[in-house]
Amino acid sequence: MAREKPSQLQKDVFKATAKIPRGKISTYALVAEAIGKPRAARAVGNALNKSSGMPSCPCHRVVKSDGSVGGFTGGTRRKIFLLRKEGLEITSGNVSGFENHLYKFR
DNA sequence: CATATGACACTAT
DNA sequence: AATAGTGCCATAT
Repeated sequence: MAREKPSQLQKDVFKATAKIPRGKISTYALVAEAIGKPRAARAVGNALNKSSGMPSCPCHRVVKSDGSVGGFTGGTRRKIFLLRKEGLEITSGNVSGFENHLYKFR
């Protein structure tokens, strides 16, 4: 099997997501800003989609801007479960007080 | 090179 | 507050 080479976007996105400390979360828009593309929230999601298989992928720590867990290829349930394990509270596919756990890439 | 798809965001209604 | 429409970026075909 030919393994695909990680795109530049995936590298940048992975770096940003890897900075998110355990117990905290971030949004696709914030990650996009962190990599220097504040309008590339979509591309960020696309990059994370390919990062399935990456080591230490805190991709579940990335949620939408309005506090929704967003999507997750393979099962949003999984993402919610992981986030709950991190000490967060998810209700109706929505992160409770997500703004309180948001990591702003200082 | 153009079209279609996708783990989004913002504004208007 | 919720839904719909439009915009933006990157990858795949």
